[in-house]
Amino acid sequence: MTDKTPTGPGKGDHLYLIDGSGYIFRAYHALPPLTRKSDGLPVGAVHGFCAMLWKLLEETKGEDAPTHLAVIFDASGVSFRNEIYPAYKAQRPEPPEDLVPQFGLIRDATRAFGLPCVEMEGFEADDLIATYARQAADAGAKVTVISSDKDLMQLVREGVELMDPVKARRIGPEEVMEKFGVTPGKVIDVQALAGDSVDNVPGVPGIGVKTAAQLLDTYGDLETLLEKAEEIKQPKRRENLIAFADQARVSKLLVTLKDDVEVPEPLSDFAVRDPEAGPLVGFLKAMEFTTLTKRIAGKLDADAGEISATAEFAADPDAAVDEAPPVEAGAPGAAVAGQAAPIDTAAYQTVTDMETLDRWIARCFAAGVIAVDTETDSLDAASANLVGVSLATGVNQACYIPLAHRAGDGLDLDGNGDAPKQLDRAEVLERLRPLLADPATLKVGQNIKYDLLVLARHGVEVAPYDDTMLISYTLEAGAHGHGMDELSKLHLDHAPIPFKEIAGSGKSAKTFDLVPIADATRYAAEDADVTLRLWNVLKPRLLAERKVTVYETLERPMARVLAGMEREGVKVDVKVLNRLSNDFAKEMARLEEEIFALAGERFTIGSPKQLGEILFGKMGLVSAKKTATGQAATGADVLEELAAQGHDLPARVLDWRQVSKLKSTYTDALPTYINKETGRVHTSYSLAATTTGRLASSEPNLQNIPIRTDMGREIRTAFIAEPGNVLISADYSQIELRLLAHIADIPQLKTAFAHGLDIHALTASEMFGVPVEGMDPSVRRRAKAINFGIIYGISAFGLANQLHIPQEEARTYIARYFERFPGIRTYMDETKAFAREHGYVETIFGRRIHVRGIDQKQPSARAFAERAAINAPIQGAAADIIRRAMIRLPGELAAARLKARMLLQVHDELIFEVPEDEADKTAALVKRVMEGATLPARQLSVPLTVETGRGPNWDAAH
DNA sequence: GTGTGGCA
DNA sequence: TGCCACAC
Repeated sequence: MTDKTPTGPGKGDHLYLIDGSGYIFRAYHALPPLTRKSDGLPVGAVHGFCAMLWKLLEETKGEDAPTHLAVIFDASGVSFRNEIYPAYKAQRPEPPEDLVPQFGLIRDATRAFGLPCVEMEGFEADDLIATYARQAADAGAKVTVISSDKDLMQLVREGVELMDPVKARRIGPEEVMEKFGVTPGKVIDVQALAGDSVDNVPGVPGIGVKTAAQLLDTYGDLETLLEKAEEIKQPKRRENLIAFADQARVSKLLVTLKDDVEVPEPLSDFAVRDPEAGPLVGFLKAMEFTTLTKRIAGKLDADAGEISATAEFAADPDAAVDEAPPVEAGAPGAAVAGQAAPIDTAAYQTVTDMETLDRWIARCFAAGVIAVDTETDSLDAASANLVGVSLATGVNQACYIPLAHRAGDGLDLDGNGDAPKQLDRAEVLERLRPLLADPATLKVGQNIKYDLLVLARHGVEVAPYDDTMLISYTLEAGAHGHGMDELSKLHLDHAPIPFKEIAGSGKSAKTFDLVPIADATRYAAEDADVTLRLWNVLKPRLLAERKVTVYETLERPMARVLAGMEREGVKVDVKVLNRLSNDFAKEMARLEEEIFALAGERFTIGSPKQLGEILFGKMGLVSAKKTATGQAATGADVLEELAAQGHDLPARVLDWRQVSKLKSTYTDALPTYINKETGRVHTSYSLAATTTGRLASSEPNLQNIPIRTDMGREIRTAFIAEPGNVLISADYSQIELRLLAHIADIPQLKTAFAHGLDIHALTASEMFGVPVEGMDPSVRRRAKAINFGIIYGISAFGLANQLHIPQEEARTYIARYFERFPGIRTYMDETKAFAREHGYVETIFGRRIHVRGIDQKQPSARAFAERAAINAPIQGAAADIIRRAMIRLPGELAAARLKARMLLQVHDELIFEVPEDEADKTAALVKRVMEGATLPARQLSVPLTVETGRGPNWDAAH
């Protein structure tokens, strides 16, 4: 290998063009998986690529030795072909998880070899390869295209060959003939007819490669064939060729590679030079390719021991799996500040011109993994306007693109009196669109559901994505919160700029669009920078701690599913709410007068303090207990007790409280959440708020709409469907008890569920020795309360309160329960012991829930933690199951061509809005999917049953 | 057992 | 911030 004068390749030269993007997929599937030892980073394709490059440069001799070489990549998921046919390559699946980081690494490898990396927005790698191949072949040089992509076979001609990089097999005209049955010149026509389901090239129905070759053999070329289609004997084939002639022509446009692209770099730049030992060996060392490092260092006359691994690519030593044990959740040593440079907000860039934007977009494509954060003018994603976007590509490499900052309130945003200079939002989003949709670029967000929702409202999709909040939740639910500030302090030992500092707080707080752009850049770019740093710390731990499946099947897909549900929202009938609000107000006024009459004075009923003074001071009633603050308790249980003794005032107060609650929390508050644009209520689901895996709904909370009392249940009638539609609900019946029966392995309960028996009656029968037939309802009610208590980890205290019985009696019930179902006690003891030993428990799907305080000395505090530990695997498994159903449902509904939209989740229940004529079919499908949601991950030893209901208000059967 | 929210 | 009340 010698340095040559950098001229374009001519006679006697040999140009190698490597299809970098294609190589990754090919190598991923053909080569055994390989992960970096110290942190589990998948590097199989990178290793194959480096070995292949080295072999090409070093071991290929004679006329096959490359004189020129370049690696060509796909710039993004979108090309000029999408303008011809929008569905082109539209249904490609996302690349596998462990492949994504390798896209960026292969570009890094190419640069480490000192070789050119070429890509161009709007064109596929194949088009660039076609252009360079034609230029070189026209100049008389030999060309080898390293790819096994059949689409490139059309390039084969005199002097142009393909080579399969994995099999090292050369593909010339003969091999093309073997594959397509025609000479390379007619490959395009075959593809135009046969189509390609993977790339979504339509072709002509009923015609495959074999038939296409045969037809072209007879008619010569596509145009002639289409013109003479009438002559074809087979009726179906003839009709299709006539009917789909234009589709065949469009297909031909799609498969024809463009060989006259105005390429970004001239061929003369591709002249091969000796690689520099420093960067190359440094990169190989960082990848931990020991054998390859030795071999290459030896050939380059470099001492591998002298060159250190390139820090940028090296594994984070603190994330190592074989040297250090996994970091304890929340432990002080969990901070991983060591490796990366400290946060430098001065390094961030504000993007206000297109050239800079394009440079950042190119950097993002090259990086393979980027962090994205959107800034908006409100916290409510359903109505927030996009104010800016920040991107990060590496440590301290971050930018902010302001899009809708305003010079409000006469503020001088830039300090120079001008209105803030910024790019046009729509234009920027169009530029970002290919990047955000690029299957080879992983977009990392912190709580990315928010960004998905905001961007979706601007018509921009994001895929593939990762979410640092959800990774943290997967690893350490229950150990701590998962907000960015908390994670940053914990893992990066860095406190990000507080929002308050740039936007102010309280009354003078500004929305983000009024924040000066310099401040906005510091804040927003830091968020992206921190997010990417967190990803670097947290993502490898998923692999090391064997939580990749939990993250990928239970957490990550939920962000998109919930973004969709939140965007849909649910319609509420304001008239109904207003009417109820009036009714409740009248009822409250009536009760107030009654209460004041009974008390002999007017006071604030809602004040526990004033109420206490009236009840226990003025009226001289005896207070059963005190609150934590020493105040006499006026809780429902106390008032109920007093009411039962025949006192009217506490009974009326209880009534008042109920109505007051319904009015303030529901009928008055709900209308204020109606979105002006959609006319619907868009709740927000939190994926990382609970310890167990349940969701939490807020603003408004639609998971606690009343149902138990008649007055409360009326509120549900305000939730309605659009005309011609109905709401249907589907809820898991007794899911937690079924899971308890499975997990604790209770034969009687399992049999009862298998036979569809009344589980509470059976429990009562077992415990009290009475037959199920003709059972006293109060006996069944007691058993039901005990069953619930068991799920919650039961205490005699809790059960006694629930059933209004002495603790002693409750204690004997529990003892009897354990006697009849000994598996329960075993489950509880084993779960407590497991939690004490590990600090966490797990669901049958592998979700990990950390239990804090299990080793506290104080018995009551410890017992509380123990009950949480006992409940978590049950509640958590139920949460896992409904998540699995929710993730599958949108696809299943679409596949069945049903228009149903999933609107709400209430822990064990899903609510859909459905066209009236599809209600039955939808209910059946939803039931099937929900009941089957445990498989294939788990086979339960109890059946799951789902009950569906229909109507303006959802079901009351819990 | 797990949550959110209104009110004083 | 604590208390209370709504849901599963």
